[in-house]
Amino acid sequence: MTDTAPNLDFIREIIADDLTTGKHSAILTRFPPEPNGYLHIGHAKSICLNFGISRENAGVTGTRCHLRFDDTNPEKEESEYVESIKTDVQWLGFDWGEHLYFASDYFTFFHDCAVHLIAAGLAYVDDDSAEEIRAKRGNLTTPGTHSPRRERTVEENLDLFARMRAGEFKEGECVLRAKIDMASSNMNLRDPVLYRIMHAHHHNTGDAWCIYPMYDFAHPLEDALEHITHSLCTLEFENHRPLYDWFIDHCPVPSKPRQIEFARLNLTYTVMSKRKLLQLVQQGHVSGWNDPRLPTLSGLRRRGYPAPAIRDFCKRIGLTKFNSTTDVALLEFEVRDFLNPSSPRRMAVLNPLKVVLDNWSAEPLGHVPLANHPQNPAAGDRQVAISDELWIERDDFMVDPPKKFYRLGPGRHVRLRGGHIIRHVSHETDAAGHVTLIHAEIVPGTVGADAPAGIECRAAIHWVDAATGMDAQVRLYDRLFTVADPDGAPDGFVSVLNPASLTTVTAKVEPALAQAPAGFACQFERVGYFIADDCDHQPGCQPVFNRTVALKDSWGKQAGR
RNA sequence: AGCCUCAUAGUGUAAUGGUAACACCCCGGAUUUUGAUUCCGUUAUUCUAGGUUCGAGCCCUAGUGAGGCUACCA
Repeated sequence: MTDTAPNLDFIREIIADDLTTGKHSAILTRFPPEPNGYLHIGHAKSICLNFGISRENAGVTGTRCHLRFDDTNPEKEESEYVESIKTDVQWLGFDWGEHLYFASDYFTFFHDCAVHLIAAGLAYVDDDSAEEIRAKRGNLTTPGTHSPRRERTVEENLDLFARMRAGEFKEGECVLRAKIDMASSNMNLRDPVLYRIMHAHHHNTGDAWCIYPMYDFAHPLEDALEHITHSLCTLEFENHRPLYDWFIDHCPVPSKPRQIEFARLNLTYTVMSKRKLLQLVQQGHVSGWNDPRLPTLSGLRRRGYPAPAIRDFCKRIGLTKFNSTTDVALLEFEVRDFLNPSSPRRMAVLNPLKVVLDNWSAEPLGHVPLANHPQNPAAGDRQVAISDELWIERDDFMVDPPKKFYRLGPGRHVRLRGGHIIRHVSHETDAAGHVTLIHAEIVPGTVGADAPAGIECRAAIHWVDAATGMDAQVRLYDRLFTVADPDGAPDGFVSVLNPASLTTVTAKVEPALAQAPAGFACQFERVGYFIADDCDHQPGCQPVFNRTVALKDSWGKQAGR
């Protein structure tokens, strides 16, 4: 896409202001994933935002973007996820440099801040159970009631908290809570839990801790400690901002970050919830987090989606506080837009029908040159073998062609792409009436030349030489991803994935396509192009753009599907 | 029910009190040895009602609708 973005979104506007007014001399942002799953296209929006802001202000000394793992819940987090997240952020094209952090590296600091709050009379140890705490929190319209432990002395709380940390209590026996306002209309301010006891092994800190901080407490402290200036998060944290600010105001932190919320990405036909994606993986409905049907970055990568196209997409969708659902067609457009100018073309036949050229001896050629890219002569030509027996697409021949069908039919002419114009002579059918073979004749002198006067030929079709063409596994995709929301599938995920959205067929392809690197597979998208499986992992394996397009409804059913 | 946030073509976003625009999608046309690409074109937009103002998509009030909040998740 063009880089002309004349208007700043509301966040970039705030940042520009903070820079011009001198509020900040440098901009520090961060991408803070919890390592509890793989990154998906929704995370790409946040990554492109945070790292993008850093990149856009690269001229401002000190501006940078941190990658920080928000790993405060050992029950959900794994090192495998840490590694995949690093891989995906890099693949997307961003670099955190030296600034890789773990919230778990700050556990001592969080602890000290908690002690500070206790000492200031702003936090207390509560023995209430989770159920009691919930019950006493009140509800949306009625205020909560105070825990009997709310007025414990500072000394008592200090002692209790030390014993919590020392492991003297079992999980759930007590928690540390902030003393704020049990009558607040904002539920987050009704004495939120700061620390809970978890005798769990942490992927980073091992068994060093048995108390773990809650997100609301840890996150502002993490931001402040790293001198983050703008803490960008999604809309569901809006109601948490007063609490975020409360911790910043009452803890001994070295800076004052500002939380700003934006709407998360929703895509049509796409399951984006990490919880649901995890379920799809764990229940074996997909082959893994990088299943090409998934909207994970690793799935998209495997599917052949180029990282720049995803970045362009993130730029294109804008940034607001409005809960919207972006049409997945916009993503597909960016992919095509990126692939089209550079991807070399190849021919392939998915559903083969044999054509015998009866008068081949009239102009027998060994091979014909085909341009690798129709608009880019610099991409060069390749020699494609041709002979008197070819495969063409079954959909490219119709016994009784409707109006506006310009391909092969009884007595009709059609162009073999890069080769001759041929004319249908006859065809054979089996007992069921299915066409099994076509006899045709070449029109001599039409390779690289226009159709002679009197011959109507409006289309050029893909073909593969039967003698030298090769079989290749081709992935057939319908559209993107999953096709329904799991919530709409009471019986689990069975109906979530359209089985037809990922099928493998053996296609006839020209040797130049079959000779792609090992591990290569072709994908046939609804919009009509091949892209290479894992092409970003394999040097020399380039996306191969475009077979025939999906044929229009105007004359019949869409080809491919 | 209370509090917070949001509302601009079908979709996603611009317009910073001064002529409502761009992209995608859809549809139509031209070119085309990929029914692709490219090019041109059509349709369609400020949630409602008041108010402020010479002038309101923008400011104010009320209503309507949507999302969020009652984890020892993030």
